[in-house]
Amino acid sequence: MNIGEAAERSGLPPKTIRYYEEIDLVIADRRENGYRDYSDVHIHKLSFLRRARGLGFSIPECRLLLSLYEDTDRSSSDVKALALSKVAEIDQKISELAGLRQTLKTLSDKCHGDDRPDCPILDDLSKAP
Amino acid sequence: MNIGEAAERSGLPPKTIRYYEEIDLVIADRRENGYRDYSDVHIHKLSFLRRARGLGFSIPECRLLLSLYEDTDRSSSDVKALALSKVAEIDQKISELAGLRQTLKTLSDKCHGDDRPDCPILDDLSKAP
DNA sequence: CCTTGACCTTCTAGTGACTGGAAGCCACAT
DNA sequence: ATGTGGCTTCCAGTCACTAGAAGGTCAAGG
Repeated sequence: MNIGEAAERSGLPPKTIRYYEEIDLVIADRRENGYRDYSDVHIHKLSFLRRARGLGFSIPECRLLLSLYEDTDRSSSDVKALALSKVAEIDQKISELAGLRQTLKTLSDKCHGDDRPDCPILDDLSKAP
Repeated sequence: MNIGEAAERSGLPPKTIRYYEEIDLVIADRRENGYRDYSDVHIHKLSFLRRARGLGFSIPECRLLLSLYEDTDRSSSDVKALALSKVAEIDQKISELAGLRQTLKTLSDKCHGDDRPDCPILDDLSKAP
């Protein structure tokens, strides 16, 4: 499929997809006319990148995460350890998000009309590491 | 307190803190000698920014989130709606992270030694929106 | 067959969010 | 008083896009 459809299916703009190719993240096949050609596997990777990037993982980190799927020697304990360390990282992110959510929820539920700077929510704000 | 201690306490590098001042996100007081001077409230905001940025919120979004705390007219339904929409956004992020976590966990638990491209994990990869 | 318009290509340049380095002021210890 | 370290501003560079220009490709309609 062409880049347009790939963009639509992965949720990434075409420009970004070309950029990801430029930096060797996801390299499309080429047709005879020079057009990029995407398969379902490409779409999987691109969707994955969109998700991971949106969640605050850097490009090098994404490259690493992607390599977990590309590495054919998956039983390697290095790869496994890497995956597990990423799992821990994600758990951390989830708990930070949960804290942020709690803060915001409390704000919208309870804190209406009073004025700031000694609002209890602000105290809560810097609790997470 | 000086920027150095503020950096240590908030977990942000001094450069970033100065940058946040430059773009009017968090403006420190100044001492007579020209040094920036930070209070606990500043630290709260900076820590909050560190967390929110690390979780993939853009600067404009952070500005918005911060404004929720600065807005003295909190009962305003606009502000409340905004907070709730952010809560929904965070729920979304959390569920994406949970999916990513699941993918990685499964990978490290079950998928060792076989070779790619029809690994069931890859199929799972693009499930989330 | 020709044109129109949507979609593709590459290239250069600009933006957002930092980040590093230079040059110089300030504060405190030896 | 002189180093040492932290502070200041400013300018330049990087990363991850993103917009725009100039041009090639292709399916549909006249």
